[in-house]
Amino acid sequence: MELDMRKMRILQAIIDDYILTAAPVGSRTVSKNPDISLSSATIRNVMSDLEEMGYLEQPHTSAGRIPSEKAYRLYVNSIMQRAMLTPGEQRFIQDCYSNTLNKVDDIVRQTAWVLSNMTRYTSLVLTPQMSTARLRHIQLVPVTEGKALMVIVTDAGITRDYLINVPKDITYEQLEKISRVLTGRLRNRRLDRVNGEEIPELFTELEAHRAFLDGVLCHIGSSADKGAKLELSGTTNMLNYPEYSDMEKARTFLSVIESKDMLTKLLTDATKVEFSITIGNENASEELKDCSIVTATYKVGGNPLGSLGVIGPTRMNYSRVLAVLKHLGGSLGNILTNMFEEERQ
Amino acid sequence: MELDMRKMRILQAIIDDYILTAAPVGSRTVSKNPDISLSSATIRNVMSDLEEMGYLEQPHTSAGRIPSEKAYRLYVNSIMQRAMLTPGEQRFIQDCYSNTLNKVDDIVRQTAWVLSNMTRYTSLVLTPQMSTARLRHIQLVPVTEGKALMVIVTDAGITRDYLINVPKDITYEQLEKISRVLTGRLRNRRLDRVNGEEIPELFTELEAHRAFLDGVLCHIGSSADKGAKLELSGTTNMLNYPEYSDMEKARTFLSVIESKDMLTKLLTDATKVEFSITIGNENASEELKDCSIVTATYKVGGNPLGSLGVIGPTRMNYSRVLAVLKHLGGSLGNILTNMFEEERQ
DNA sequence: GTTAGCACTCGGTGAGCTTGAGTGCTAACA
DNA sequence: TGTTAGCACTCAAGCTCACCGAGTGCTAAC
Repeated sequence: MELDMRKMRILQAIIDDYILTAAPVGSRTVSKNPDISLSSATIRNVMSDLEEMGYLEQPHTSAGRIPSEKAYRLYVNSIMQRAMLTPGEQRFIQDCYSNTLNKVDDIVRQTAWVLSNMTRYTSLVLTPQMSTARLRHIQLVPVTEGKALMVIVTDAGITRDYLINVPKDITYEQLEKISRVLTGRLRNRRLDRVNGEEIPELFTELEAHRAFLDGVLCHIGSSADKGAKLELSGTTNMLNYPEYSDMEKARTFLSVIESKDMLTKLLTDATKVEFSITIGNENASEELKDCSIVTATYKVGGNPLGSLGVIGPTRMNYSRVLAVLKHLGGSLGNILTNMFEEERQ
Repeated sequence: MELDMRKMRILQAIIDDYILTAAPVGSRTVSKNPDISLSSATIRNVMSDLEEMGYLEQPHTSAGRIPSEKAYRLYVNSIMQRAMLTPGEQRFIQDCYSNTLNKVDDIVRQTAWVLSNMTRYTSLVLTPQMSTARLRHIQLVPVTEGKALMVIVTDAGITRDYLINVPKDITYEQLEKISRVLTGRLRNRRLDRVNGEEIPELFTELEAHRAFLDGVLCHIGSSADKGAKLELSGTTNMLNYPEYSDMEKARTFLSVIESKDMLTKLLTDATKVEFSITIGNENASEELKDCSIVTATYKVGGNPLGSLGVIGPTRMNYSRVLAVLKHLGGSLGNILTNMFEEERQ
């Protein structure tokens, strides 16, 4: 059987309606659609065909039909019409980035808030990735006897800090000297390429402190991958959708959300492609099998350094979500880029 | 009417049972309790009295009775028997603090996890307070042209950092000098007592940088109160209790949890008293009116610097929660104290 | 003061009924 | 051959109603 234009149009009408109402769509409803001037009987024949082809499903005989995951896939690939944000919405996004935000983490948090607010789904925003970032500065700050805070600054202006052990008798001046040497030797090196072996000069220069330097270098190296933090917002938005009025479903969803691990990994992987849409069972994990996840990357200084996305029911307003993600990803990237661009010129 | 010993015993039996089952308790159920050898008819008379006195409520005529908030208040004040943790549980807590945790924030996060796990409620742990802490070290780290990271270290070993604006042409050496002077002049000063007026030497010594020093000092001062972060765990635990099987209730609860503001304030206030129990309508906020909150403080080096607590249904196992809080608060305090005690000696 | 007995109350459950949205099929029409 | 009207059929949802049982209050006897 062939999927001709007419079938497509009808399928689109069904999906559009279902996304809006969450209720199975019947033939009469579709026949009332002004874009489609066919009687309900004809629609029924087409719907029967679409069901046979696997695009529609029937919860039970006397109910309307709902789109299958295959239908959503077709929808996002070929049928869906790309939505645009209204000028008002675009201004709203602008206004949300006030000037009082000057820390990367704050900007990311604000982005998550805007995203969940504009989509009414749960939003996920990953902080810029560290692994491909280059070191700009390392500073050891004394904390207590035997402990120091190692502050790492990357070329994208991202900072991270780690508490490390240092010899008890080390002085502030020594820490300062070590900071200088480390910064001098490791500057512009990629974070994930930091390890002791390659930098013999470092050890000759800091022979006296060799004992704990290994630990320091190791920390820097490992900060590369554990650096990306996930910011969530609108976790309770999901409870407003009828899909989650079943307590068991709501619980599963919130559990996935609560332990951020899986989502962090998902978003990290998503940094590789500009946009990604994962529908229901396309998700690797069982718990997400009736969710869809849409992600986009944002670029800092031209490089995709992080991603943002939303997670919601498979019956998601993909069109709008993509529009919001595109715009917001752009804004986030611009702000982060501007924040540090003088440096890059 | 008098609340004699017998009434108390019966009330205790009812509350204990209700905490366990969440189902209204009938006279027959109580009469089967081995501690109470009275017929159900007698129990009924007593229950009728207790209801008249406001300790019991009846959802409807033909149901058993449930404890009122007044009853819970009496229960926690006078009736309840303090539970103890089993040696196994105490060991479990020990084991949870492995040595790989060395940052204050990580330890706090782990504490929240243990707390929600052992109580099955939602746990709240506040990071140590900054306001009464004294400054030990300030370090400005260059980030990009025009931006620097200000790292603050307190005497309790707590660190915080803030991105600040600096003149574009400032050098690393100058930042280092400023860090030294600031540390020298502000050392041992309470964080909430930092402001420019009082320290004229600071300005004479750093005359050249006066322009942006105001901003720096202001940041330090304000870090005093916004320093305390709230760590949550087990937010979805609540969904397991029949009290929250009503979607509307669950949503309200999760909304309160999601915007941490209110809870942060509650826990901050709770730092003033060693233990606090707030039952239902005793809570200031409408949204928490069918929750109970139990908190305890933890001490670092003898000073109560933070608090931890759980939030759950008014039908809470207060006895166990208090036992866990007491033990865990002690452990947390000890670990934080040990972490920095060498310094204090 | 305590207990047994009894009538009464009321939420919960499940059977039986109606309603209405929706389908599939068939026959007629353009 | 595609489209449509008509009709019988299906099935979830909602509604009523009777029944069950846990629990109460009251009274009279111990």
